[in-house]
Amino acid sequence: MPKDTFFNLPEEKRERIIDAAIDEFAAYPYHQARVTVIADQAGIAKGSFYQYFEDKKDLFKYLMELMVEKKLSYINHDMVESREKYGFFQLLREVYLSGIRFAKDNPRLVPIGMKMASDKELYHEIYGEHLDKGVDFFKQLLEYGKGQGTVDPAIDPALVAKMLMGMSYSLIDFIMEDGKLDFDDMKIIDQMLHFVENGIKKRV
Amino acid sequence: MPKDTFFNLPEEKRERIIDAAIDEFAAYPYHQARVTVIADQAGIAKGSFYQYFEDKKDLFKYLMELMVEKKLSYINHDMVESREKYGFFQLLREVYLSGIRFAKDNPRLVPIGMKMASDKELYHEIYGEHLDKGVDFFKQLLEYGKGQGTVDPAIDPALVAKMLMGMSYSLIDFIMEDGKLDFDDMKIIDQMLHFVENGIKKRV
Amino acid sequence: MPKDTFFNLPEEKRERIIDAAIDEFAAYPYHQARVTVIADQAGIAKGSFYQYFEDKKDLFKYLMELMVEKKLSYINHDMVESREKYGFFQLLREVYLSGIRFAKDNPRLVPIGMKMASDKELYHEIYGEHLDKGVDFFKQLLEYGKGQGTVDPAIDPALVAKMLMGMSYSLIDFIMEDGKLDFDDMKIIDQMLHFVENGIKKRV
Amino acid sequence: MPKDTFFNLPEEKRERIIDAAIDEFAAYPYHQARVTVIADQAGIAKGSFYQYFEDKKDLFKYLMELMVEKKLSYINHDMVESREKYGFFQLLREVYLSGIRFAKDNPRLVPIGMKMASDKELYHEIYGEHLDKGVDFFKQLLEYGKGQGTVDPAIDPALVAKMLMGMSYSLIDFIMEDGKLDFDDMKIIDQMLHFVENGIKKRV
DNA sequence: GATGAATGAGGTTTCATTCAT
DNA sequence: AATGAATGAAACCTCATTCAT
Repeated sequence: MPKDTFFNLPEEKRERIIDAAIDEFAAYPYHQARVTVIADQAGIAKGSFYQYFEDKKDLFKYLMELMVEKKLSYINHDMVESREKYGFFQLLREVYLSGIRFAKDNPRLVPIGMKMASDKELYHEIYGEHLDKGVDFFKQLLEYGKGQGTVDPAIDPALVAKMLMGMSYSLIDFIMEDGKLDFDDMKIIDQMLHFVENGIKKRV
Repeated sequence: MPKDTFFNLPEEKRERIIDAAIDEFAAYPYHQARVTVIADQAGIAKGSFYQYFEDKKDLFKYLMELMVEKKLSYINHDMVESREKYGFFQLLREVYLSGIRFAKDNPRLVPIGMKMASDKELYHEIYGEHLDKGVDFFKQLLEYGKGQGTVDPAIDPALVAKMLMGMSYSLIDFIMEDGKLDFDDMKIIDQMLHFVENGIKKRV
Repeated sequence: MPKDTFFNLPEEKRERIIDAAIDEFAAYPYHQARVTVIADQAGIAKGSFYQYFEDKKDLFKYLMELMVEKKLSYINHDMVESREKYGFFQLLREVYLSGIRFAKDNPRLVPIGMKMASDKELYHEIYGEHLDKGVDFFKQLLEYGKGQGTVDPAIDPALVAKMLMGMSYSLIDFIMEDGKLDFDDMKIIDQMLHFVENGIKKRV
Repeated sequence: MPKDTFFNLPEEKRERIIDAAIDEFAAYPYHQARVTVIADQAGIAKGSFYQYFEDKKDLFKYLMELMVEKKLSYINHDMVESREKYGFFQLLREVYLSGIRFAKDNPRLVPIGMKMASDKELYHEIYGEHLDKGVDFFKQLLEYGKGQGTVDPAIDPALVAKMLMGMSYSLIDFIMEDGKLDFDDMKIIDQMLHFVENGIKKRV
């Protein structure tokens, strides 16, 4: 958690810092990212940095929090909370869609999340022994779908959750590629869901 | 490319070096991995390291090459070369299966590949502007499947290839998790293919 | 010397500051002691600190003064002022006893004095080229004893004064050790004086 | 413990480093002493320092060891080992004398020892919970003197040992003062012993 | 007078790479 | 070819002190 001094800062400055941090952490893996560069880019003294944050990790954790918070804000909470009104695939579609919307609005956050997801060492350093929350979420959703009767009861939720998670990253990666940003989301999502829902085999 | 001196080394020594390198790069992200540790663990002088390799990146690139080579060796070449004899899903199954076999036989290589895949900075540093070879492979396979008439012609091969790739990583990750190593591969593969082939929707 | 602002402070606040300072300087050697901690612990702003004191050294000097003043207050002034009424060893006993009383009443001040005494660099930084006042005091006392005829005229006052000073520190250290605080002072003092007395008293 | 690289160094260089270290640690308390200065003064790169020593503390510990070793070498070992041939006061005299000889030959080491002795924090950091070895030595010597019948059985060895230790420091301090270095040691020692002897010897 | 943010010099330590033997 | 010492840039972090309100 950043120190109070950070939160007492004028918003404009706080944003400059967060902005600089995002740029640096997006460009380099955690251990390569340099506090000096962040401070310089934010236009603050190196010493000031340490009046705002405990240390580099403190800032990074905070960034993660911001990211999670922001990401959650993209989810249609009405849907999540009263999910019994929706079918499993509707929910899944919403989840993926919110992911895309988030990624499009916050393209610089995406690489940070990606790096985080693949650096287990770091992940544990930051979140302790927590499981991967994302996978967990999908697992629960699948169990729910099974209960609902829309998901094949024979599938292994652990495995499929992992797949859904992996696909989610792939999806984001796909739309992030240059020139694809203005693609029609609906088309992509629908292709993907079609893929998930029915498989890709040509039916006769 | 390692220098000639490296290839003139007695095989035993060469292996010790590669082994040490794998251990280090498996344990730490590229920039965290230390040349010193590799040299120490391989039982060679730090100076010698630079007589064998241009620099750290040179070794890493070589490791990647070895890995790709080894990974390819797991693929049933007969199948690939005369693919016209097989259906698309048979081929896909073989690809995934070879991935699993490779991962099980070379568990220490897996994390290196994972890290590599998610560090684009590094990827480009190493491979220049090359596309992702893995995704490319799946794309071609899909095109082939389309031509063969087994794959829905409406799908976007770029997107689906990305999905298949992501799922491949997820799959490896799944079987690498503790306690899952002695799982029956066939079961997993089949679940996954079932997923891909038919989707996960419960059919009535 | 602290600035006027310091002395204009309400006593309660002044005490809080001094208290915090004592804690910090007792716990860490001068250069390790942190202004920040003192300010925090005293509940004042860091900026305020510099409105009260020129700098860290200024506070420390002042602390030393307070300490000396307090220490002197433990000496039986009647004895010192009309010392002709007392024998040398009575006076010495009183000096040591006052030292013990002071130490027991102000245990947190003791380590500060100790540190100070052994850090010549610091001592000179603070007191300039002044001699050690304590040693000086003992020297004068010894001269007096000689004049009085109770102290062996053959001894070198400079040397013995140094010894007496050293023993004084050792004595304090001894009674400060855990569990010794409630020891019977008289016994210790008497043992010690017995030791000193036999050592330097004039024999007939 | 310094690393092997340090011991593999040519003696001349090793000495330059130790010399520089002694100078720095003699001039400043441990936490004020700067690795940079030591490296500069020794004419080595800062990086090299860390090839020789684990860190600053490592060097300091080593210095302490050297000091103890050197100090011990000044003691007449014949006397210590067959102490039954000597009287307590003869032994004590020898101990003090060796202390003086050591101090005179190694004046730069003296302040280091002094600082160490008075910085308990540091002492524990380096020696763990060990008691003060010096005081302990005197205590044993006193017990021995009691057994021998030369030391007053009524004295408290713990207290007197502390005194003897304190006096030892005072003594060294005394002869170290400018202009006193060429003083006649014997005279000082004898004065001091006379002082001690009359203080604690067993009376008949 | 009080506040607390801002500063930046300086400290320790790491590590890829070069150099001398 | 092999060694391992030497190097120095660069990283993180601390803290006394100044500054602006």
